[in-house]
Amino acid sequence: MVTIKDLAKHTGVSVTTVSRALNGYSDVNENTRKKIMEAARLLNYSPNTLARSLVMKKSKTIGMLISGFLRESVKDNFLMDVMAGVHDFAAQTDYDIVIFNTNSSKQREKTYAQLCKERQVDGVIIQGIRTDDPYLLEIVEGDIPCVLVDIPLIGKWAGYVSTDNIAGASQVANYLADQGHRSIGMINGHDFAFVSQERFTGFQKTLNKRGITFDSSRVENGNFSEQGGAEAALRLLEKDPTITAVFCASDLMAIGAMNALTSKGIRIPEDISIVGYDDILLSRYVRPALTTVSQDTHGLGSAAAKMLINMLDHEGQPQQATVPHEFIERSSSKRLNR
Amino acid sequence: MVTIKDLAKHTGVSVTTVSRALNGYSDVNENTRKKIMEAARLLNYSPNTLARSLVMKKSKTIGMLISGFLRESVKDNFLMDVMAGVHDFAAQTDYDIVIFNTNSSKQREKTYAQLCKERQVDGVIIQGIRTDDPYLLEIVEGDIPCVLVDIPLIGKWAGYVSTDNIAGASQVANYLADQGHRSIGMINGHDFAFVSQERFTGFQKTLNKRGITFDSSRVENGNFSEQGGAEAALRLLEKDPTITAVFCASDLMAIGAMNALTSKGIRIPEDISIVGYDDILLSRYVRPALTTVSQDTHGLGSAAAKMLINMLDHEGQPQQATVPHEFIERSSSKRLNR
DNA sequence: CATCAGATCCGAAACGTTTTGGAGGAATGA
DNA sequence: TCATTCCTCCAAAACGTTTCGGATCTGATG
Repeated sequence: MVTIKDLAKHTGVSVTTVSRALNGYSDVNENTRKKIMEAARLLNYSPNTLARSLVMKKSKTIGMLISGFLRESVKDNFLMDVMAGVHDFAAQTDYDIVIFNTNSSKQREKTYAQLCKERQVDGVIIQGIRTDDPYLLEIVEGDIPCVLVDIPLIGKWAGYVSTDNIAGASQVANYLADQGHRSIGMINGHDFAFVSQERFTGFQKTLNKRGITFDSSRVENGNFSEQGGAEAALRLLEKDPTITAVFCASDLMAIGAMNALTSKGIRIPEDISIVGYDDILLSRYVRPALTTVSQDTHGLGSAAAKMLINMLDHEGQPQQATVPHEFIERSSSKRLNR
Repeated sequence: MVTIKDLAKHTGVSVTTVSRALNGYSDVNENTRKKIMEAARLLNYSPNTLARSLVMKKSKTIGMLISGFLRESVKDNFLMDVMAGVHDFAAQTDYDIVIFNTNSSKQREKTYAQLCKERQVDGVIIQGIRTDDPYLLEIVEGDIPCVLVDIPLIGKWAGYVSTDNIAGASQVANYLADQGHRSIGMINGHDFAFVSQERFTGFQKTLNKRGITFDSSRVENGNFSEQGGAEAALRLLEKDPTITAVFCASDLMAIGAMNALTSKGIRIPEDISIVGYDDILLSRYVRPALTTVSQDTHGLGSAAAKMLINMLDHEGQPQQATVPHEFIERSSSKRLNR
């Protein structure tokens, strides 16, 4: 490996001068600089980032903590979309991304904070973490700049990006009410996801405002999985067979619910309207195409990256950012005719 | 930040001893070791990987070069699936993954090899790169251990994983021939993808063996995109309206082709049979569901990671690995009745 | 007693950078 | 002439680890 010392020897100047020449300082003669550049090109030199990071105490690296990066989660484009967004923004900067394995199966029991310290990441983007994760607080209250995706926490070094889940759910509620539905159920994720809490809140408030009875007794959890959605749909129907519409807190659960209901001989949307959330790729292709709330997932990722890098490079304060969402009516829901 | 020196000061031993204690060497008394461990826990010490990597010349990091990690590529689960596979395998080891931004839009014009040297990755996994990429050879012939996905090149430090594309395409050819098709077209990716070359070869050879005329004049390139597939399908049909079956080198192109043909009033599979390749998530949900060749994409990724890490940890030779594929008949193809 | 072996510890160098605090010389101004 | 300023350069320290080559001490062996 060719180091800065080799360049120094090769050009007959000191290591200091080489470093300063390469980094564009003004106190080096143009001729020597040229000579150094030339040597660098000749010897195919590239600086050792590790050594640089060590002394500069900046690694120009941002970490991505993703708990659910498993075989399963691929179906759900959400995570991937966010990652792509982060990546696309980072690509315009000089930051690289390292993915953290926080697989529980791993023997090494390390906290997120430890991982970050060890790898010396400058900041970290966190997504898909449960609100009851013991390490969540550790990192939010820690001293590593971080941006949370869909977890509304702000700390001294922690900001977050999300969509307005309350508004989104509220729009769904208004839509269903407008369509004449009165007996409505909901399939939620789990109790430890902020989005679940918010979507429930927004949905309930608006329905109640519209004079429609709705409370947590009309909610079943589907754990954000297709299978879970299917089971929740059946439970919901068993509890109250008069239901004419179901709002699902994720598209994947909605798809599971649709399949379960269809195989029970229930027609969608004629008998029951289904509305999802996320607008994953599948929802456009599934039959009937899923009515849902679209989020700018890619934007969520790039907004997170933008906020984090702004915090790092310009000492910006941690903030909160909201990316837009949009209600999309497709064919899995319709006006109730009774 | 608490360093190894702090531990040394705190416990009254030398830095050397602390290091050796922490790393499990035998020449340190059990009592001192305990004392050191205790102090480490107390001060919440975690080692600085950067410093360690610098002296050890091993970063315990593998790089992932992905050229097409863009908004678009998300639709195509392929890339993501492979990534997940790599990640899942790496998660069981002590390697972390860093994603390399090789976005061309980037001002910093660096070659892959440079990126690898700078970040001091121990090895690298490469996918989605075109065979005419000028930097491909640089890295294959370089001295950084690497594993290529779907690019059959072997070098001193380079191995690869792929599926048997020739066999897969051959299966499709036999299937179509068995179904009575005689006038067959193909939509390929582009000329600079090995998989395209192989799939064409396998397809042509087998068709010819079965006495069916097929050559490159019956092939249109769709550039692996949905839009490209649609356009290619129309070109194909224009050239030869008697075509009864089209083999697409990727599902995404197949879906594009189906849409284009359908909107021309052509029924699938009644008028034309369509067969794809990859078995992306969508192909199951699209109507009619796509007949295709399924690849164990996740396995492709984890096989790549396994091979690379084996090369790194056990000085294994670069090899070639093939993961299984499977022909899957769905409803976009049928027996020809004439 | 001298020698040896084993257990336990440590100083200092090394890894490849950046940065601090100057040094030496030439040009300029008084 | 001397002092000042500018330009160009450099030696050495620092970053946080690991590791090489001993050093010191205790007991045991002959």
